[in-house]
Amino acid sequence: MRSKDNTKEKVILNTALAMINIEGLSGLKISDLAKQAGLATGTLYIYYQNKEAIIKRLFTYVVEQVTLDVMRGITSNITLKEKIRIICMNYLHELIAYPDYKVFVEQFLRSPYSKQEDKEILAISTYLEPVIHLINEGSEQGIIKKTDPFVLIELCRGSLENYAHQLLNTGNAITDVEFEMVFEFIWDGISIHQKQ
Amino acid sequence: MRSKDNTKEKVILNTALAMINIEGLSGLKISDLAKQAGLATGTLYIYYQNKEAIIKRLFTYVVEQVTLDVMRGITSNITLKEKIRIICMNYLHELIAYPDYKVFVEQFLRSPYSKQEDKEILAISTYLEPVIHLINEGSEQGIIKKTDPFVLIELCRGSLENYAHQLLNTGNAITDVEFEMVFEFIWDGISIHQKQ
Amino acid sequence: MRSKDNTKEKVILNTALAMINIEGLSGLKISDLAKQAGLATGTLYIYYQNKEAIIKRLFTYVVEQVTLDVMRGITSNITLKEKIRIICMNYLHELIAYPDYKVFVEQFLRSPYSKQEDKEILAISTYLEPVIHLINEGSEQGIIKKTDPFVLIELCRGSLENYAHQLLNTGNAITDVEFEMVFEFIWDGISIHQKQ
Amino acid sequence: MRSKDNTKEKVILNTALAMINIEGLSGLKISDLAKQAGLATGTLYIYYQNKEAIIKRLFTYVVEQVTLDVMRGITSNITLKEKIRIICMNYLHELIAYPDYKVFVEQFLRSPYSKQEDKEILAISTYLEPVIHLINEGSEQGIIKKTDPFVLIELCRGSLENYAHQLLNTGNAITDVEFEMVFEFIWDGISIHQKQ
DNA sequence: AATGAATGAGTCTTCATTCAT
DNA sequence: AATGAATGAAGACTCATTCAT
Repeated sequence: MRSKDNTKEKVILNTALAMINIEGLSGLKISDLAKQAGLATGTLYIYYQNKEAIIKRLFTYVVEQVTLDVMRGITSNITLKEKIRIICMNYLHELIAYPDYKVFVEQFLRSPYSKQEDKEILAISTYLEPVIHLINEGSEQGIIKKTDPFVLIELCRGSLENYAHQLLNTGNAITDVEFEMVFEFIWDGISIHQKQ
Repeated sequence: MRSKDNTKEKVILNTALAMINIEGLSGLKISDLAKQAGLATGTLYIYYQNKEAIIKRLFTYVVEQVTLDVMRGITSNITLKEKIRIICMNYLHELIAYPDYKVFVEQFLRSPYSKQEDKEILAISTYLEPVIHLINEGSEQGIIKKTDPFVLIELCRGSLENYAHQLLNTGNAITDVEFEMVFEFIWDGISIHQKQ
Repeated sequence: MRSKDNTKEKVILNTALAMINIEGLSGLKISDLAKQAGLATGTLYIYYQNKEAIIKRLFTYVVEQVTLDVMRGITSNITLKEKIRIICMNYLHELIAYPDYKVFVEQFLRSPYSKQEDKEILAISTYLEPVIHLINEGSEQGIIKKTDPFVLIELCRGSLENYAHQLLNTGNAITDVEFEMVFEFIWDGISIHQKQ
Repeated sequence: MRSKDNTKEKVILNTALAMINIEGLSGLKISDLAKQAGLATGTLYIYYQNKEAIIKRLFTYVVEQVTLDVMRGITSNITLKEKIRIICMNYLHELIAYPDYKVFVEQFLRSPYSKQEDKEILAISTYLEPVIHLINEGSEQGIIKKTDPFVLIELCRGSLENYAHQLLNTGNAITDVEFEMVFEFIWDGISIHQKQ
């Protein structure tokens, strides 16, 4: 007897992600997903209990990925501003390299699948913890504005996401100069500085 | 003969908007919509050709509303910064007063309904024109950074949207102080100023 | 108060006939019929109880017409063969001038509308009586084969109908020569004669 | 895995045929057809794309059957008259054994389903070719009237069909004597002979 | 484990009929 | 009588899930 093939789970998730990016979450059909993943419909049900399970697993999968990627390259021997610049850069790269992620998460959060407040899903918000920690640190040091760190994060995230969206739409690549401009926008927005 | 009730079209749209906000665009069922709107299923088909027509009309309807509301209160005798503050405030209020709008637009743009590039729909992007004009003006006067105005708008929009999202999530109201902080973030981000 | 407009009934029937000829009996929609007839939907229901009533009335209407037209020109001072030639000619002309009639009757008889053996409708088979009378007369005189006259009539009718169908399909007009050939076919078929 | 059951296609067609004979083509409902065929609604859609596909396939199916059956027993060592007698007999038997065929074809040709001139369907008219060939042969030999063979075929077909209709209506069986009479009618109609 | 045929509940849409004006 | 907007039952079709192989 063959045992459950572990790579198949990943294949299913990645295929689902790609298809949702094209057709939308509501357009995802199990039979299409199976075909696209090179499996039979029934096989999907061996790996996941049902459609809902696939989609919820996809969410945690994506969030795990992003969390890991965003913190890549953060070491202790660099300045706070540098750390935030790296996080922003990482996140921007992530948004551009895997636009499917954002598309999916956005749709997931608006979909009936996320309304049931699964504990597993809620637990995820902890993935922001390292970032929040950084911001609090900055506030204490008088470098970053003293405000609810969640608000600041959302402001930054919004900017980066809409900027990435803009880049993807126009097909332009990120230039160092433009990224510097964006980061300046963000840093100017969150840091304490002297007005002109 | 009962005469064709002109308000019904609006009732249908508003009901649809409210329902999409709760159940998502893909969860919208014509029979539920009819019931909720106090009509028979068949009646919807008197006012709109089919489900797709309702949803597309809803999009233009929402965009029209937002465009109008956002520019409210802009007069010529105030400074550029003031104008942008008002626009931000208007948009923030809009986002909070009608969160359905953003929810719907986001879902619509990801849905199969928006893929067909209807001319009518594309024509809408012109609703940003007055804002772009303002930004260009500011750039020429050396007040606003000299960058693609679309990029700047997206950065600001992202911040406001994520901030509004945050407010809605926590249930907090906007305070003057916090709005001032947000606007400062934005203004600092787009304007030219002396670094600390 | 205006009284029921008698011409409207005819307009409804004729319009229905024309539409059935194009779209088929099953394709007939009351609202289309009303529009085409220049009336409101509701108005049809003043003149006929429901769709079924319209269609059944149409059947008796068509049968009355055909019965009248087919016997036109039959006088007592002509030979039996001549009478039958005229009847054939009349019927052929009818088939070509009003192809709607045959289309409708054929469809009606196959439709759910005719299954309920309405007495009124069954009574119609009497419209063949004069023709049967003629055939019996011919049999007694040793001119026409001694067989069930209904069988003979069906044989002739089938030939004429399929011939008319052929003419309508090709768009050709009846020529005297060809009609003579067809009538010869029929007369040869029903009359007693010497074989070659 | 259950393997795709090839007989199901036939079961669906035959069930459809029987149901159309009773309720008419326009009365055919997919859900009833499925139930009657012992299948779930969805299963029909595995074998046929949609209702239209079922009905069109039914047409080619019926025509294939009739073409085969009508030419059964035709060998080269019999006279022309004998061949035509056999064809007539075969067609008559077909009409009586499978009255559904004629009922369906008649309704199909009047229905919206046949208006789109599918090539596949048009190609079918070739099924008359062997008969036309026979008639032309007879004409050249001076046995059969020199007329458009299509016209002659339609005349004969009309007679046989109306005669079969008569038999089915009365519930009588074909007797040799009566068939001989009918064939005489036809043969007298198409052959060249001496008048009385 | 793997397959994909089979299932049937759930949707959109049509259209005969009714009814307020 | 006339109108046509409103109704809702009925029908075609989809697709998540099950099940026989």
